[in-house]
Amino acid sequence: MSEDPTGRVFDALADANRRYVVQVLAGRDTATATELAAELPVTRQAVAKHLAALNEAGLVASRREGRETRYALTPGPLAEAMDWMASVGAEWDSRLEALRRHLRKRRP
Amino acid sequence: MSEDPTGRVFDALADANRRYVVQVLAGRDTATATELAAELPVTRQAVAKHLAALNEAGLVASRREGRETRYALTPGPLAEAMDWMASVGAEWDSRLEALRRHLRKRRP
DNA sequence: CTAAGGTGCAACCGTCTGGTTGCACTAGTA
DNA sequence: TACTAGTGCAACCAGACGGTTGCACCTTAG
Repeated sequence: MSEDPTGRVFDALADANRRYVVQVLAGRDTATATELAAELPVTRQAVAKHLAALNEAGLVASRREGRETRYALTPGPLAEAMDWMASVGAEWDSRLEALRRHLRKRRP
Repeated sequence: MSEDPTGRVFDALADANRRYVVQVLAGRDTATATELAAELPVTRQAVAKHLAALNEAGLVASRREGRETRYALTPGPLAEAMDWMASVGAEWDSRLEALRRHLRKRRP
């Protein structure tokens, strides 16, 4: 995968726990790994790994604050991924529309 | 992952080859595994596996036509995934907006 | 009928991944 | 200073994943 921003975002969002973390972060704006681990059926370290993955995808930013590290959402890449889907969807839609016009022309 | 529609879509879209297949399908509306394999650096069987994954994610539909199986896009689930991202993004945006209002109130 | 194109299935392989445990380190606190 | 909460790092494991090869099974063209 390496140098593939869009791919990393989709990959990050492919995991249910990771998506849950993103959701929580979206409604709470900041959280630590241990806080998140408390609401998930996995270890703190597992959550830390997930946060690292989200961070590598650019979806999350970490900031050390005293003895705890707080994580916050960075929804920029999310918009990029949405752009990809939107463009694919748009192209498909336009093709569908063209087909529709074609059929209408052949059988008015 | 099992019973997780959104997760399956994101997982399907996480692979670059798979995204390429989706792109091609969006601009060509139908293709076979061998056709797609011709434009990719992998074997036909690998493409077949990718198509199976896309099919399981509901992004693609297969239809046997004589001795070849043609695949076509089914962008419904794509919209679902976009909805997920949009909702998360919206929540984040609203929180950001609330913060903005708060700051404006404190320092008019 | 026979040959060739197109699929599908199964086995196999190296690598990545999600998860765990254990331990060491840093920063507040009594 | 001694204690405790919160991290980070490393090793390890089972399973999934992307990819390949080999082969058997239709379907169409000569």
